[in-house]
Amino acid sequence: MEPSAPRRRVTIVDVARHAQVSTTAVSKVLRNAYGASPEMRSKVRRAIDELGYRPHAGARGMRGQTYTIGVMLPDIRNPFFPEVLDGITHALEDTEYQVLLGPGCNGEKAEARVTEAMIDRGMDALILIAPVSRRDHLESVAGAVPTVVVGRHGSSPVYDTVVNDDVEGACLVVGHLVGLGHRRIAHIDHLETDPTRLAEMPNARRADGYRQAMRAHGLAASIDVVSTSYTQEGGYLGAKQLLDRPLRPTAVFAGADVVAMGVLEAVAEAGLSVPGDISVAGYDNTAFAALGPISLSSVDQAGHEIGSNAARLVQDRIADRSRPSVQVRLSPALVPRRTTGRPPAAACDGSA
Amino acid sequence: MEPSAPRRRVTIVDVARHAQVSTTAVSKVLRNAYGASPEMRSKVRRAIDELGYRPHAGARGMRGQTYTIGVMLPDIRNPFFPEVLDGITHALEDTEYQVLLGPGCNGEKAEARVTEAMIDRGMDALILIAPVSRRDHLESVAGAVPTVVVGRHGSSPVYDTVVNDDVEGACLVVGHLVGLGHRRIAHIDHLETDPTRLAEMPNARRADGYRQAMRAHGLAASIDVVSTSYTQEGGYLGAKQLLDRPLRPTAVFAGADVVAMGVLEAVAEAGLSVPGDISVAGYDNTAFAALGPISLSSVDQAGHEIGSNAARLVQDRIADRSRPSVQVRLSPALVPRRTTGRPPAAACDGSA
DNA sequence: TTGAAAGCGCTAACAG
DNA sequence: CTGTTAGCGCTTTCAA
Repeated sequence: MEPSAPRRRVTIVDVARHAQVSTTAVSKVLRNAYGASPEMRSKVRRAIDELGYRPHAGARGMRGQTYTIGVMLPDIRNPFFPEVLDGITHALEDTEYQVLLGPGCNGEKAEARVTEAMIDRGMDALILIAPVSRRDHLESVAGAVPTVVVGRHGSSPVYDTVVNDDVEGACLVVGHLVGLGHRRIAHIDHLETDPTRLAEMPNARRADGYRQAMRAHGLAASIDVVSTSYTQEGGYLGAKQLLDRPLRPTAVFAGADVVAMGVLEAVAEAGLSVPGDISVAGYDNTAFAALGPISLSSVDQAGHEIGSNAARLVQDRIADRSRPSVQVRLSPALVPRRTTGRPPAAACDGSA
Repeated sequence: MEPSAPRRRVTIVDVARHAQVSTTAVSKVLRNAYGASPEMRSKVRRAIDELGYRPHAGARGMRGQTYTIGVMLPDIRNPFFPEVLDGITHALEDTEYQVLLGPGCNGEKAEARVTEAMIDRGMDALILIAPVSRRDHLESVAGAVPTVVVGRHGSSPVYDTVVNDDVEGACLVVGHLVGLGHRRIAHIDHLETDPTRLAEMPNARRADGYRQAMRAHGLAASIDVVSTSYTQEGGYLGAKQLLDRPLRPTAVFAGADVVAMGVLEAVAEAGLSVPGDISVAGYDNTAFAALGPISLSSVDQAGHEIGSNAARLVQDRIADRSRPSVQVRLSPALVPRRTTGRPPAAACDGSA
């Protein structure tokens, strides 16, 4: 037995014939549109069930909608994104919409390819998660199809946004560390040069929040930011630099959990203990932060909420494309764990 | 400025008019089809560039292909899948095909929804990664669209498969532990009751491999399998049981890295050290297994190869639907790290 | 080699 | 409330 010739799909014409009605009638029932009597509806529904009919989304898309929402993720490996995705799919699972994901894209070119592919496939709306593309590209996408941008600050009249308050999150971390008695608190940031991104990307906001909080606590003189990248390696390299300082920081606030992992690696390599010799905090509260052997203090962004908000906004905008754009900002929460503690006694006079 | 009325898309008609040719000619150029002179081709290509034309995949799908390949992932959180996905997208990135992912599906119902959605959207082929659906559903999917099933043993005439040799992988782990001097080696499996899945799912094969290897090393009497689930919690609960044994195992082979994480958690909680008191090995060689503070011994499945093979098979089958089905099996490799070591001296007489 | 014309499956506009 | 008709943007005959 070899793969049989693909049997012809059941179409709306088959259903119409089987139910003894017009294709228009079937179409109306499919879309719950106005203008079909109850008995007509039930007759059509029965035919649909009997024939096992499912509409062809591509064909629907030629005139109306495809009932498909595209979600673009920058990096599948970042364990924060699944949370957001769950929030989206969960909010959409009782609707007719189907979510499809673009595969991990690194960089503007890959993002452009994926967004274009989604537009070309007639998706009804797009949710872009932490895109790195320039603002004008995002706006051109939003011009073609209803778009919600997640995890990027700065608003646009053409797309809606959902963000986490990264400044507040950073303040929470600094406050927590100061409360434990730390004064020499360093921060590892993702190096950013592009001016728009510097204003809109979460990493820049976290660094800002760090600086603000340090000043607010009277620690302006101790501000110490190392810019590497939001990767494990970036954390490792950043920590190396910090550990070489003549006056070593007693705490490191890594801009992301992955970064914190790299920091922990470097700290272990230097023969120092956490949090005995140095405290480490991350951001994102990813699944592995909670893992027993790691137990990383972090900041929870409520990824699920972010996702469900994005799903709501996207549906609202499909319903009314000319509605003014909406910005949703969610508050993060500190999740203290075992990598943060009181600074070593000897360090207390550091800034005294 | 509110979202402007979406400007009309450039269509093949616009291109044809601009290049002063027929739409048929444009279509031929798009598909590199036979029957267009070089000068015609260049004329059309120029028009395409000048107008920024991109074909509408949905419309193409009505007669021909959509140039879209659907990939279904069971669980986005499992860090093994991104590897496979990378292999797929990398192999496909220089082709006209675009990869779209179905969101994480747990269970047969969610899988059915996603596969149907992909078929309804006219995808040219599907790659199903570690699906849990019953065999007949997989075959019905494969009957509708070219399909490659990844990570599931057992062959079918209607779909191609790519698997890792899970039996061999399990043998590698047991051999490694035996070589270090372990005899009481326990295994944590994913509980499986469905008979097809018991024969086809990787977890069952790993458990089989474990048993085979134990017997081959003359350790049949020490075979000890706990069945929980392939999650961190499953590992935690399984380890709890194992640590309560009157004669505690000196090594635990967890069926997956996530499971091993749960084991490490339980072991830490019990105040035992790894590998001093107990060795732990995982399977999948996921990114966090390599993390410094964890450094988990594991088995590498060459996810990237698996993905590129799947991509190749899928293209071959699009080209020839009636070709006999192909099974690809790849060999795993052991990656020893710091969670496995010699058993504690006191335990050596355990089986003497 | 070229292009006119007929659909693919569906929805929108309109007439009965 | 119902059905007829004309497309959506593309590919595929098939004639020229």
